[in-house]
Amino acid sequence: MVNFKEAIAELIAAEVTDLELAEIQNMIEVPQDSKMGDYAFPCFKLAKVMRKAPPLIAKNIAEKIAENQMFEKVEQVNAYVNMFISKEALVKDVVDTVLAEGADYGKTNIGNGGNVVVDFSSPNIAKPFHIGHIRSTVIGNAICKLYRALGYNVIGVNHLGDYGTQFGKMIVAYRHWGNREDVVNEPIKTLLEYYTKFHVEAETNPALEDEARETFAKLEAGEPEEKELWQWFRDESLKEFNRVYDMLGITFESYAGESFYSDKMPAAIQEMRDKNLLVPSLGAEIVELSQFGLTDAPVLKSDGSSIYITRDIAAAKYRMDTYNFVKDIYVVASQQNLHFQQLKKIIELMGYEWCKDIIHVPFGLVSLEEGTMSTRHGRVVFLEDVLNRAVEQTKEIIREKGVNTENIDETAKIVGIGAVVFNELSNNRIKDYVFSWNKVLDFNGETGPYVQYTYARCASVLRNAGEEAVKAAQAGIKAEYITSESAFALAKLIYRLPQVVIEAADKYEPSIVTRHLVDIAQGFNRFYHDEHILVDNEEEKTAKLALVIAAKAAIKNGLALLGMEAPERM
RNA sequence: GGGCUUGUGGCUUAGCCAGGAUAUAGCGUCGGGCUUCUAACCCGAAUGCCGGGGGUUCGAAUCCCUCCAGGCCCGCCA
Repeated sequence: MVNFKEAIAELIAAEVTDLELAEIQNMIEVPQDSKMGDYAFPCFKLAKVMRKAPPLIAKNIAEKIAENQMFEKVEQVNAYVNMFISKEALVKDVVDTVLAEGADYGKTNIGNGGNVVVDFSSPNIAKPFHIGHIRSTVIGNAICKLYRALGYNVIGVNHLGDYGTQFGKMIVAYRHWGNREDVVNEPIKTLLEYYTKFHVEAETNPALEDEARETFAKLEAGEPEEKELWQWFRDESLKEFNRVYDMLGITFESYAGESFYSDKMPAAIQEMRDKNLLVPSLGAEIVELSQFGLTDAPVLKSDGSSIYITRDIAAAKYRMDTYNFVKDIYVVASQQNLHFQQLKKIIELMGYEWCKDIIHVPFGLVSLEEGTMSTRHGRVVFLEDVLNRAVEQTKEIIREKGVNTENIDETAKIVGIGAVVFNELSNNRIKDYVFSWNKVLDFNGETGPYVQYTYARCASVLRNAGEEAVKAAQAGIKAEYITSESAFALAKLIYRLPQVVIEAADKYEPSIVTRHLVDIAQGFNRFYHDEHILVDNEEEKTAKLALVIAAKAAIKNGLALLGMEAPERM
């Protein structure tokens, strides 16, 4: 496709020699109101260098570039050069490109096969997979897909929280009050009960805490009894997690969690020691970071056992050795900002220049209307329940509408789960939010079902048009029939998708894609409402169908980047 | 106390990084649109001192300073 911004920048650069090409391209903007053009160039900044009034400069530029075939019209309005791209040229360019590229539309190859590690989801074993986990899981999955679309080789890592004192607690609780049968029947629920009971009992019996630490130390030392229990808890928990991952259609390239690094930590610790980074402090060993504006990081407990930052150091080294990554992305809550700053700094102090490629992608907190989520206090909403309820509600809606009851299970799954995923990816990830059943189960307005519905509408039009007509559209069109205001607006939105994908990946912000999909869907629905597509005039119908095919492909590809499917009927 | 972060119509929210023309949308409210391709849709109306104050600039929601309010984090949890 033609890069209009670039082409315009070149045209203007020929007239304005005082500025660099890149700077000019940066100044070109897309007006909020399309009545002011498809692109605009403000001339205020040029006033100083050119020593002329901005409107005069704008007038000059407008006159000079107006003849270019790319434009339908170029106007000077005050200090602005407002440019209107030839509708026919743009629409044809977009439609031809999307129809040719199909499922690849939106992809680029700027990654050139480089390895990107994405550490995401990473739940704690033996704890419930609750609504808070949706953030890392769904955002991380989308970031994986975005980077793949940019031509990177992505390694999705589920860095399971399968190690640490918590397992000491779990094992202690199981030994005191546990029952094998309960664990087998309902692993997470039962293990959570043990964990909760442990904390209740520990309040009156502090010796339990010591027992738990001791038990974890045994586990880390490889004692068979502890190890067996740990393995069992881990296996049972993973079974439950995989149910949720299956529903969400999420897979990982690696499940190397914290325990995976237990035998890799001694080398990392030794290396830090050799590099004189470890300092004894209150019985423990720390890395001093106060001179860098950070707080000191303890990396070894007084009993010699490891802490999570120790494991993260070993993990980062392992990933570099194994994958030679260009980026090592951690999709982890903003609560851990300090932790990742410390991690980066320690890697830097160890002398590794790739510390700059360690990227923490933070996100805000999810709370409940009753307050902060707390597994210990049983104040928790399970992700699986949310997904199931969304699917159930979708089924009810489909039954009410009486459409497509044949594949109701399949459709309800795509739409219900899509609604939850889309909702999660709608806002800037850094913001905190309060989980609300009403909001996730609202399927009107800027929602997943809205976008999917638009997709189904596209599919429906194409079905009604028949295979012959669709084939004709794919063979070539007369673009003059799709230059109406709403058709052109839709084409422009589809045109922007590849740039939107790049921007979203660049900022690790899937919501940029989500928002754009809503825009495309709105654009399509306006077009659909304003114009009759299946008209008698064959050439007109063919051109309009081509635009429908393009919109449908853009929506499908965009949803795929968010980890969502698109139903042909709903 | 220190650090990070958020604050935009009744509610949710885009724009802030790379400053520009009447501040983006959705929900809700009010009004309108199905004998035409799926009404989970579309159109219209009302609603904003963009947290407060100062500064930089021809121009500030956007940059700088400061204050206020919320959230998170500050050595052996993750």
